Order: sequence, then C-alpha cells, then structure tokens
Amino acid sequence: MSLRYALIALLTGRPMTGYDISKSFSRSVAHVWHAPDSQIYPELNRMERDGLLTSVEVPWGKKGTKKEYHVTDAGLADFREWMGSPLAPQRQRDPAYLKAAYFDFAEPASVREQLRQQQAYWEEQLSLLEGTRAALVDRTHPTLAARLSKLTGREAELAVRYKVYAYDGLIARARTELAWIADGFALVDELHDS
Amino acid sequence: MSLRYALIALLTGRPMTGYDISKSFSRSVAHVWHAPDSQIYPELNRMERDGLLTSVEVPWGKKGTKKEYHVTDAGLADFREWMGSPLAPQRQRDPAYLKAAYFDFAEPASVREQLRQQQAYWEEQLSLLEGTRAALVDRTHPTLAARLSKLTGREAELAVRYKVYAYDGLIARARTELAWIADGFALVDELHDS
DNA sequence: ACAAACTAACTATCGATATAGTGAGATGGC
DNA sequence: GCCATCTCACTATATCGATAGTTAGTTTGT
Repeated sequence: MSLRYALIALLTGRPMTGYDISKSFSRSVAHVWHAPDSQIYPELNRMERDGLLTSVEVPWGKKGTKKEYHVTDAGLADFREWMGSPLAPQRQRDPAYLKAAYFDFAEPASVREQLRQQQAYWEEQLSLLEGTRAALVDRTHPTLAARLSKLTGREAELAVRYKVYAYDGLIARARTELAWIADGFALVDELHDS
Repeated sequence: MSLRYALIALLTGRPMTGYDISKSFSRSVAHVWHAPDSQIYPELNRMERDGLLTSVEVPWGKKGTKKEYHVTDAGLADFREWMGSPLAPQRQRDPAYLKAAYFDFAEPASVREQLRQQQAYWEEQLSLLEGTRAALVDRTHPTLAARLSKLTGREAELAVRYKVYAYDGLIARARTELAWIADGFALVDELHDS
C-alpha cells in the first residue's frame, strides 16, 4: 500500500508522466522506496480509477501524446490521512543477517569476499545519500525545488528540514551497516587467522 | 528464496515439525526472518519434493502423528552453496523513512504520537535482541544448544561467535533507529514549539 | 540518411508475502 | 467429565514485487 503514497508524495512536487515517475524511482526515490515499472503503471491506473489522480493528455512531438498525472483533492486527503495514521511494525527480513548468523558454514575466504561486496554496496549508497542530502540542504534537488516554488518560506523550511531528517536517518543506517561490516572483517581475522 | 535457507539453517540445529518451525518463526527466528504459516508449510513440501528435506512420521499421543523434517545431504550442500554465493543488493522499502520525509503533511501532535509508537516498538525489539544475545553467549538458547551438542569445541566456538555477531548487528541497527527517533522528537520541538 | 539512444507506456509471468481462515487430535485444570 | 488451550497441518484468496519482455514515436549525432 505504501507505493500508492510514495507516488502521491512524488506528484505533490509536480505533475509527472508514468515515464518521469519511473525514472525518478530508479534514481533518488529509490533511496526511500524501490518499485519496478510493472508496479508503477498498474498502480497509477488504479489510483486514477479510485479518483486519487487525474491524467491530462499532453502532446509530445508531432504525433505522440503523453499522460501527465496530477494529484486530486481526494488524493491529497488520502495522503494526509495516511500521514496521520500509525505505521504497522516492520517485519525483519534481511538475508545479510541470516547469512552472517551462519558464516561458520562458509569458507573464510568467501566470507571476506561477501563482506567486501557488502562494504562496496553500502559505501556507494552512503555517497549517493550524502550527495542527495547536500542537494536538499542547498535546495538544488530538482523534485524538491519544484515543490518549494509553491510554498511559503515557513512551509518550505518544514519541507526541507523533514526531508533532510529522513536522509540523516538513511545515512546513519548506512554508517551502522559499514561499522558492522568492519567488525565482521575483524571477527573473521580473529577466528581464522590466529 | 531466502526462506528456504532460513528453514535449512533452523533444521541444522535439530529436526522439527512444521508446527515447531512455525513457533520458532514467531519467536526468535523472527528477529532475523519473518514468515507466516502460509509460506512455511508449502515451502517445506516443495523442499521435500526437491530432496532438500526428508520427513519422518512420528507418533503423537494415541492416534495422532506428526511429520518431523530432517535436512538431507543435498539440502546441506545447497545451503553451503548459498552461504558461499554473493547476496543481491537489498532494495530500500521502509515506510517509516518515506513518511518521515513528508512529516510536514501531518499534524505535529500526530508526528509525536507516531514517533512514540516507533520508539516503543524499537525499544521492545532491542530488549528482545539483547535477551537473545545473552542466551547465545551463555549457550542457553534452546536451538543453539541443540546444535552445539553435535559440534566440536572449535566448531561450537565459531557457531556461537557468528550468531552473536549477527545479533550485534541487529542491536546496533535498533540503537540507530532509536537515536534517529530521538532526533525526530527534537526536530518537531524545534520546528513547532518555538 | 540513417542508426543509436531516449522517451513513452505498457504487459506477461511467476514467485513472495499477508491476512485470515479450517479442522482434528491432545492435554491440563478444576 | 468437560472446557479451554495447545499442538498439528494445513488452505484460500489476494496483493506485492521481480524479471523480463513488447511496441511505438522522438531526438541526436554523424
């Protein structure tokens, strides 16, 4: 159900086509929520059917058209209701922790290799997150900038601060993962090198 | 696919019935991997069909029987192969961060309430995780104890240390969430109280 | 002039996951 | 003796999500 609200959140910034949305989801939105095309397009249709979005046909080139989705008042009301309601507790389901608990079933060399891959992944994530955070702080982030242009100074301040807050959480999480991975290297050395 | 390996991992400790497994999944295993009955029973059947598990009918009371699942050599080989292969990078999909980024759409009172709920959830998780970690360290954890009885001193040491390592990661993650939530309270106060 | 790359909007298929049940036998407390 | 609760093994239904396509028009570089 959260995909629906991720879509409304994104479209409060500016109207977008399914294609624009798909691109956003494979770039910055992916830090917060990942979704493939095969979920996005059907969900947009359902949301239009449910009256949360309306679409406007916009010409594209000579013959082509594209569909630009706009959030309706009903959509905004639905979003605000979701924003005001409590979240269901999240279920744990992270294969990295499952694997780590059973590292004694793998070769030390393989464990080190897997730790290196996880480390590379989280370092890249961290650098992407820090880049996005900086773009939010100086208000050059494109989706945020579009939204800010419609807000008062006070409202803009809130919008920016909460987004930076969310990214600070993601950055802290990435750093925690990296620290855990570093501990993993130390543990493998201790258990298999001495 | 990870459910399959979570099941083999659990059954390397001791043979279990589907019911035992279901109970384990709603208790300690849930820290690492959550799954409902409707996934567990069909997956056990598929795994038996694929030769990763065998089941033994065991009498239960006067008339009843129960099915005890044992890991086969093929199952263990499959598990070791998975343990030695790299993990696909994990996709971000956490509604708490999505929501936090748009807290400006909710009432401050509602934001505080949601932060309190998240805080209560993570504090409870943290205390469960710390309890389980302690039980691993002193080797009183039932599933671990069953497995240790089949291992040499050296092997047991590895099994315990890696499990403790996994829990240390989960504990660090819970603490990071709690620190982020505390920052959330401070931010709401700053933005709406002054 | 033409090809490569990009924009646009999907669909098909399959496995994963959630929610919510069913129904039968077993056991413990009073 | 019987009732509540636990053990056991499922099933039904629906949605979520991943992977991998398809089809068509547009823009850009050479």
